[in-house]
Amino acid sequence: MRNRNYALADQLLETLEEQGHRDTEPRRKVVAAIARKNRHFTAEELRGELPGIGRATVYRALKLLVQAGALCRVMLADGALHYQLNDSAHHGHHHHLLCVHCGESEDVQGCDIEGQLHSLAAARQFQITGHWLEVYGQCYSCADSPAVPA
Amino acid sequence: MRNRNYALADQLLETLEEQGHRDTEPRRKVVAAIARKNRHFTAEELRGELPGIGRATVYRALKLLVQAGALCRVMLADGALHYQLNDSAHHGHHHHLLCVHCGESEDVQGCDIEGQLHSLAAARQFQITGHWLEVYGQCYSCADSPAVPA
DNA sequence: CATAAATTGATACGGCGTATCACTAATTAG
DNA sequence: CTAATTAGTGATACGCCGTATCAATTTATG
Repeated sequence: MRNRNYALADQLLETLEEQGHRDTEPRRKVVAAIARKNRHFTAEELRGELPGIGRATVYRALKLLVQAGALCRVMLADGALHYQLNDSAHHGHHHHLLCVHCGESEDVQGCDIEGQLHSLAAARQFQITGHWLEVYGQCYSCADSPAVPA
Repeated sequence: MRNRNYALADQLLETLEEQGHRDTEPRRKVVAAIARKNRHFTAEELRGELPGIGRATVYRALKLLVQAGALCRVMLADGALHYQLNDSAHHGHHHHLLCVHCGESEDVQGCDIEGQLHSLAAARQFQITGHWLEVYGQCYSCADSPAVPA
């Protein structure tokens, strides 16, 4: 696990370097903290775990990682913006099933939502350029827990 | 048109009264301004059209109208929160095709997105409690205009 | 090592929504 | 109609969140 985290942190740094960004001490700490995450998190939450690192630095790193495709931004049911490590197998466009109970996130890929949107749009002569989809609910492990309104 | 707007404003007020809220002078001005809108708008934009009315009052009215189902909150591609008058025929759950060029919004109802999500979720034993979907693009009238990234 | 370029972080700012609270307007009871 | 009650108002201030600025620092390069 520790190994996985180190490897993941290195991979994130490498991603940044591939984009032409430097390997700096503060950035290492930020990506290390991100690599430790096993669920989605907010920028402020992350910052709280990085005392001594400037707020702007944390936000900048998040932005770069989102641009690089290593992080996803996810919108929670209450409107809060969270970040989510991108499964390396799903770097392309995908959606999430977000468990409102435990924060688990399952990637959704290959379902035909896009296809359906496009045929709908074609029928109305509407040219889709993008979309945003979040799905909230309870994952298998949390199914017995009391429901939380989405 | 003026008539339509007046009628719409009255209808909005009536909706509020049905929910047990009072018919006050500031509220009349707020709903009148909303009724004049023919596209989605932000809270601050609305406030700008209502000098002399307190900020809190505008925000409170918006919240009440959303709760009453007369307004929808829509998330734009850039993350900005806008409000959108609800077509009276589509008071139930629906989505929007938002034109990023002219701001036109078409309601989407009766397509099988929900069904698809549910079968997907069933396959993964994920219990959906809610979802959020926005679709961005260009409407028919704006199809010739230069594309805007979503 | 010297130089150029990117990064950092303190600070301040700005947008946006909400809590507070004294005051006012609308409703209800008598 | 008036008094009492209740809801609503709006000025102010606060809080969260993200970003612009900019001097100081660090990193990469010749």
